[in-house]
Amino acid sequence: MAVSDPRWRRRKTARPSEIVAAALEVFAEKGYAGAKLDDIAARAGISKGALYLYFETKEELFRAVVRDAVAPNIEAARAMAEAFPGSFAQLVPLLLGRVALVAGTTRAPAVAKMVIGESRNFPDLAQIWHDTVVSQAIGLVSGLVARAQAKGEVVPGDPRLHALSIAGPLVVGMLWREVFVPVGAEPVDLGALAVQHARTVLDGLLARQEAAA
Amino acid sequence: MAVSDPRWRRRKTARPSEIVAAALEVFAEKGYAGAKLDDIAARAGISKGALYLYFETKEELFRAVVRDAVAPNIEAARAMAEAFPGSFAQLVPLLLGRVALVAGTTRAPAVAKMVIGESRNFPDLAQIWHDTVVSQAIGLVSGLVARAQAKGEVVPGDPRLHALSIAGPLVVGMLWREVFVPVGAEPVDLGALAVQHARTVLDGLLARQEAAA
Amino acid sequence: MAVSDPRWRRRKTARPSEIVAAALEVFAEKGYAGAKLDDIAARAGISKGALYLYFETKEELFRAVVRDAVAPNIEAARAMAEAFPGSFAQLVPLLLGRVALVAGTTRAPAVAKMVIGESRNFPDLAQIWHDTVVSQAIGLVSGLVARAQAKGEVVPGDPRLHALSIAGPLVVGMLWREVFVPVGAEPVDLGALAVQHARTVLDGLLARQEAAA
Amino acid sequence: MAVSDPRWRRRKTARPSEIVAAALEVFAEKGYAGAKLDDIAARAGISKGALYLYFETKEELFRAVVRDAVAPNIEAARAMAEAFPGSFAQLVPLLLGRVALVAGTTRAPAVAKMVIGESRNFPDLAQIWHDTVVSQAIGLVSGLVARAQAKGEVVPGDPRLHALSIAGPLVVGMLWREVFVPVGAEPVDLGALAVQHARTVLDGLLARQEAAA
DNA sequence: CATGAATGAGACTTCATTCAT
DNA sequence: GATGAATGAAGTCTCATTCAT
Repeated sequence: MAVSDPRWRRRKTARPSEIVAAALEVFAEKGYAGAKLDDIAARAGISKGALYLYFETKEELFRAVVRDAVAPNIEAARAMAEAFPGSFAQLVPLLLGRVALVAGTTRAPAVAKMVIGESRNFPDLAQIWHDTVVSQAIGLVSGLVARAQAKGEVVPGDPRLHALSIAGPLVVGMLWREVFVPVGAEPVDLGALAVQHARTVLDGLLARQEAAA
Repeated sequence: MAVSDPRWRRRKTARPSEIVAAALEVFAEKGYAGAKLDDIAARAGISKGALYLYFETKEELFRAVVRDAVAPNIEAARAMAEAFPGSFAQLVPLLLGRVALVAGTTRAPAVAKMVIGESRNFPDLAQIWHDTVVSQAIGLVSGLVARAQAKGEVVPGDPRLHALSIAGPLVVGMLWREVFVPVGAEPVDLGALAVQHARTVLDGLLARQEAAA
Repeated sequence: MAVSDPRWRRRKTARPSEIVAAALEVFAEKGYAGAKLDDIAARAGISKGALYLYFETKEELFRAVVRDAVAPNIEAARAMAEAFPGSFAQLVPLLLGRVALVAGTTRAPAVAKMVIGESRNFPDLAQIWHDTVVSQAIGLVSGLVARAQAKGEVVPGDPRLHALSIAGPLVVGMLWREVFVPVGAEPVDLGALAVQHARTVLDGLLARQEAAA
Repeated sequence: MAVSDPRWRRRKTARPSEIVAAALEVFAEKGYAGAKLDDIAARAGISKGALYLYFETKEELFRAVVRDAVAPNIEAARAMAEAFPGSFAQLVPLLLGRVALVAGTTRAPAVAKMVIGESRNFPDLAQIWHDTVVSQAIGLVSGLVARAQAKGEVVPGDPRLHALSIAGPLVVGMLWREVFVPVGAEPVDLGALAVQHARTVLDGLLARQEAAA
């Protein structure tokens, strides 16, 4: 019962996350229906039956995969945005850069693709993503926009649509990577996109102080 | 494309547009795997067996659905863009408006969702969409951008990334409609988005002649 | 579409009862859990999948088997008893003889065995049997007893318990056949049992008019 | 049967009566196939693996359950009957009363139900029950009948069928309790049934000395 | 052309049994 | 002795596809 047993005692604790990781791979590759539990089990290095020690059904496993991909980065982004001392014009490139980074280093885009594809079959997952990811992100950005508008930093207009103007291109870039690059499309440099689009959209959004000059 | 095939052809060309329409509904609603041929047949008002008079397999039917949604609008847009006499600044709002219109009145967004979700299972469909829809669209816009840059109308920068800056927000708006509105999210007014984003992105993209004034 | 097509047009109508008959055999032989749908399908001469054209689940098929065994004979017995012009003493041997006959020529005892064995897993089937078979039968007999008691034909006592005295031995004889004869037990002649028990129990039940003589 | 096995035996003999008790509960409730070893282990307060220290297989455990329910009461009844000094007419009510008592206070009826339901899957258990319970009981009673017939106490007739006349109603009462009362049927008072049926059947069986009077 | 009953491969899921700890 | 995580065979059920009518 020694906790520090070097050899795992049937690594009960590590398993679920290993399984979720394996499942993410297979789901991302084959879609929900196309993913066979055999494949997932094999990739996780366990038997098919063992999956059921940790997840009641395939659906439950899918939900776990999607949910586990949700939590981390959003809150971090919000904290960063909220704590940021500089101006709107300084914050936007930072945020977009961070998104590009996350999109390039995590499987979040793959999960997004799955959520899009299975949104009708798993409406609650679409809801979860809406509530905890997309809506949060849009809300965060449109809140920043509204505040900047109040200070005269940003031109008038529906803040939510402005938020789409800001974030949309990167989202499309992510999906491009996930969907078209695997079939031979020219890759998109998300970092460069973040930089260039930040410049462009800010030029369009910022109130022209120089016009007064 | 030969119209004058001597023998009256029954497969894929003549009758089955209602089948494709019915299939589109079901595929969009349930995804590829979730769509039952029974449902499709029922919605098309024919027997399940009759489907096989027109389409060899479910896969073939799916391909037909995706392909049929591709052809029309892209070429129209290209023709319109090519024939347009005015400036880049005048063309962009027109194009975005047209995209918003098409997105609002056709099932193209639903098909896009399907392509995204099934891209790994049907790489050739992703390819087709890439080649005939997305790549064409991006190519069209980035070509316009490059030409405008050559004329000094548009600021420097990678034209392809500029094209994403221009088109991305509307794509995201489309997907939003398809994915999140059905689960209760606030709808997006694509028309308003087109107008506002066109103004914003053009402000960011256009070279500032007025600054020189 | 000719209705009188000599060769069945995929004998849609005959199938269900054939399947139920096959299923009865297998269920009676193996019990509910032990019966494999493959076996049932094979014995019915169809494929496993075809079962599902007629019965939604294995459970549904089991219910059909049990239900189909219920309907016929009870009502016939009741009608016969109700229409019988003679005395209680004449009716009882007739009824017991009929029960012995039915038990010897139908699969009712097998179904009874199944209902007993699966009563906890399928309480509603036990209920159905109670309501439509056992309770009816007991009610029928105890009603006759009560009427005969009112006429002074039968000695006092709880009519329901008297009904058990009358019917119990034959039920046990049926179960004996079903359970113990297959493992080598001495068979029971149900006809002889009916005759002898009728005489015995009537001697015990009938009020002794002759004693007064 | 050698009691003096030198090596201390752990299997089946020593410890596991609580296991058998727990298993009896679960088997009676769910049937053989429906009973999960997990449930049995849980109810016995041990781990699933520990079951295998005492019973080689589920089947073995089931056999143990059935066998353990067999031994006790039969031999007691036989001894009682054999030692009984009084007449047949005095013995029958005593025996039936005892059966009613045992049926009301032990799980024997539940085991009987299991044996009936699983007789085809476990013919040897049916055999065991036949040999050690039912056949013994019937043999005991029919022996008493035959002896009483020889003494002129009892009317002629097949002693085995007479035995069914005597014992059948109580058996049916037991099964009624097990099968139909749980689904809401009117309970049967086994004690009252024993008393009333004893009177009835004896009146039918006893030779009428008084008729001669 | 059209129907729809039939097929059968294959998926998810369960659970008795094993075995490293 | 005891545990409980792991296994894998087997069963129910689904559904794309076929084919007799």
